[in-house]
Amino acid sequence: MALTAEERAALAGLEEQERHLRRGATLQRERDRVSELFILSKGIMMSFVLLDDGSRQILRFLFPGDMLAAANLVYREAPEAIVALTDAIVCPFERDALGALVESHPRLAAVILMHHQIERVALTDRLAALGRASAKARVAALLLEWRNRLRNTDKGISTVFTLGLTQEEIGDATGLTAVHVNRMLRQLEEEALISRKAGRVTFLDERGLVRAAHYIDRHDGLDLSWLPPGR
Amino acid sequence: MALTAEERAALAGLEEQERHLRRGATLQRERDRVSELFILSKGIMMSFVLLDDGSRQILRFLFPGDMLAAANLVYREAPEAIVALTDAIVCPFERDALGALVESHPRLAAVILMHHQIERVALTDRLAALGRASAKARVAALLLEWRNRLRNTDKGISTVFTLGLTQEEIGDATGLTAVHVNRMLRQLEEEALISRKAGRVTFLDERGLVRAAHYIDRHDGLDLSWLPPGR
DNA sequence: CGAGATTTTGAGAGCCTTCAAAGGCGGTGG
DNA sequence: CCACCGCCTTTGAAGGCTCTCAAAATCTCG
Repeated sequence: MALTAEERAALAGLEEQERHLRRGATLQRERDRVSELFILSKGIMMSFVLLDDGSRQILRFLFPGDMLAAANLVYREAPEAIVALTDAIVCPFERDALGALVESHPRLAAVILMHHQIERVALTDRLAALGRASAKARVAALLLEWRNRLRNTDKGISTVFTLGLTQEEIGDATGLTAVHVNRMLRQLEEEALISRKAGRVTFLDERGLVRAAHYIDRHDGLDLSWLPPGR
Repeated sequence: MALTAEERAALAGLEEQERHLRRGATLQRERDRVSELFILSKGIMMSFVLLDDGSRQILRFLFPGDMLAAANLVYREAPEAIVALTDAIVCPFERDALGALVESHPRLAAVILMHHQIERVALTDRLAALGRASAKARVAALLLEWRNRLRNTDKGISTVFTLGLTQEEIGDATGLTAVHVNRMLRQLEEEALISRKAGRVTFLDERGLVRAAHYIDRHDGLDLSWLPPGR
């Protein structure tokens, strides 16, 4: 997407500070008092909520370039926890910095709105998957999602990638138990859709995997042409 | 929230046109070519997706004041269908109208961003419910959600309201079958949490219902103070 | 008043969970 | 460099929550 130099600079202004996080480190817990947002600059993180029976629902996996904790714009207390899955670097900024950005560069407000829409649609896809898809479809969709997101930052990735998740985490993202995730992975393997070795996943039959997952790539079919031209 | 007169006028500009819809009418189907967004001005609607096995997942119920089809900002083809649950009035506007609005009234961009965040958190709550909550909790949460949303436009509503949904629709929203929804409603009734009569629901024990639903009201705990003052 | 939609109820099946335990892998300390 | 330890993966068996199928009862609307 074409941004003006000035807009780029304004966005970069949000990334002036850096905070380094170790694998496993917590950026915020649920109900923490918060007033900062973040841009994830390096690494992979996740957001989740804990239910009162102790179970966990992973809401979203976060990759470089994602805006984290956007809900802190409106909530005094964090509605979700955010944790680093790998060593990571985040760039914190106060929420009024976003207000100032929007005032000085209104076109960026539109860009941010658009990004949030893409993310929102991805969220509704997962909602539909949890509501209506089988366990196998949900696990397959997660694998496809990860490969596609990893490919955004590493163009070299095609059918082989490292899934840095335990089966328990896969379960918490897909609404399944770790035990059943294991059986589903095995089944995908037996059907020759994927193979696994040492934490690395290989897509043997991507077409078949997409079919099994009912997967739709939401980074396709975008139409950004209506954005007013930059000055 | 305090908007300037000018900002109010600008927002009203989005609502210049009206389109009337009959109960059951379709505003857009999945994959329709689209370039308009809408503000719902009257009535109740819903958005949903159809899965390839024919099942339906209701994504969101839409009440007056909601922005509809915001995803049309970025997608050429509609990712979700939108249908009227009651007779309704929507105000269509082209997506570049939103671009123009944001350029002339940057503060409104921040307001819109904030609204989207509230909605996004509501969506993640439902995601967690579908992933991890029991059928009874999901149905109870839907009832609470509807009462609260209806109360936004009709302050007179307290513990009695009309749920204008079939049990099949409740099922499609909660990821259950109509048959099981029926049993869960009955169970809530037997536990004296609600009563039902002629399509009207009464909350007999709201505290107990909130507990059963693990419900969190996301319109609480908002902090909008950081918004730059209007000029 | 009749037809279709919706709600209700029962019985049986299946997907996924729970519980349990063994095997594998990496990491740490001696 | 090896042994040990904890975490993760894998596998089996049994149970339960929710689904499917089916049919009757009730409701709504023309």
